[in-house]
Amino acid sequence: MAIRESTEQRLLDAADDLFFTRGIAATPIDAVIERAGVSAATLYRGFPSKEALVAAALERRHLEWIETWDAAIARAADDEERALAVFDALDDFRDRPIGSRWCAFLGTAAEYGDAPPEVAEAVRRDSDALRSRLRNLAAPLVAPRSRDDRRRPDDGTDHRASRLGDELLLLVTGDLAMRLREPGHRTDTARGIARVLIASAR
Amino acid sequence: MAIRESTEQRLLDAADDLFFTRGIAATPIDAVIERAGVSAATLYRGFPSKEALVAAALERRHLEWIETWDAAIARAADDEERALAVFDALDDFRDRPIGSRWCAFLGTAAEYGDAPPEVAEAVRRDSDALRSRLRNLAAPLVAPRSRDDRRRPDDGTDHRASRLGDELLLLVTGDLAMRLREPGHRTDTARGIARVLIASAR
DNA sequence: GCCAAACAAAAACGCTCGTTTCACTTTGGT
DNA sequence: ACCAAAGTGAAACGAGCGTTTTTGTTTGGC
Repeated sequence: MAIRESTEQRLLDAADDLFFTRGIAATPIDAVIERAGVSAATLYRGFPSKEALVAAALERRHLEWIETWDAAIARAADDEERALAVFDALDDFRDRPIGSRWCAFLGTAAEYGDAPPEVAEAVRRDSDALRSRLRNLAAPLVAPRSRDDRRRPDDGTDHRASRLGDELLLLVTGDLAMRLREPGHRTDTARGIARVLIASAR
Repeated sequence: MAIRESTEQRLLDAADDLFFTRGIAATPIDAVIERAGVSAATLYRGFPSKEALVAAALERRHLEWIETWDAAIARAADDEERALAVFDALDDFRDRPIGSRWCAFLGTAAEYGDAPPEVAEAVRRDSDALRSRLRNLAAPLVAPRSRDDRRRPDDGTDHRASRLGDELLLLVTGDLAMRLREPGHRTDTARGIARVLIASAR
């Protein structure tokens, strides 16, 4: 009742590429099967349903995205560049061989009016990770707390850091969604805005 | 071979509400028919296909959006508020009785891997209008041209205005797409960023 | 080299969808 | 009151989808 790992990878490669460039509903399971060079019986021995395959492809994509992002952060020299590294990661991720027109997670959220629980969970996990990581990256960039702020309960992150983090999240989300308006959209605009925000938050 | 206007409106109401909240592919034509209280034969006498109905609903929604936006601009007191009025319009449009989870045009672009020409045209028209209007609203907000800039060919809009306009477009797009991450997302964050950008462009 | 597990190929099932057709009824302007 | 245009209701179509089943064939560890 199992599936070989190489087969699973080929299925996930095909699913990722097809679902997130052509759309999930627009991609019949047969297209995935053909691309992966696998029979239908094998797919359904590895994944109980199409939705489960979607969820698994999202899961793997999330891990690869975090890897790409971490690598970009590691290349950065200072705190500001580390926060801006998310845009480098967006560039890197866009240029991968396995592509998608825009963000697979936003795309999936957009397709499902109400998503099946496995899929909704995968999308939510990506959003949460994005937000909390951006808030952490923003923390060293905000001016130290005033005496007033210091009296507030300390919940781990400064509210000024979480605000800057949420602003960065909106920029990242906007940059991704802009790819729907113009397919060749680059990260320059979002990166420029981020620089202004960081400068004015210091 | 025609259709009564009241019937057309009921069909467009149903199509708008269902397509753009549940998703186009997820909404069978029968659901539109039932919601509109109309028979299938009538729908297909008014619209040659489901795609044509989608395009017509987008077209009407575009006009209503421009109306809402113009009304918000008219309420504004100065140039800065006129540029920020797009966020008021986003709030107003969101609270309409006929709703959508996020932007109907981005949602449609996201659903169709490659959209049929009528639909692609409607989406592109909305994006173009958004961009050109935002650039025009940004024009009075940028500092007057330097002597260097004055020597460049005058194509109607200052490149600094079009840059600010494009930044506003990214903010609007980001605000809309953020609704996919958290359904209750409000325009405060995008509006705040816009204020910072306007201040630093002056 | 054996044998169970993994796989291929293809057909079939049941369901849903977009669209058309048909026979009939309602509407509204003159 | 009449009649063409507009609309109903239901049935039927053909196609495509996700999934299962069946019959064999290949693979890889002991």
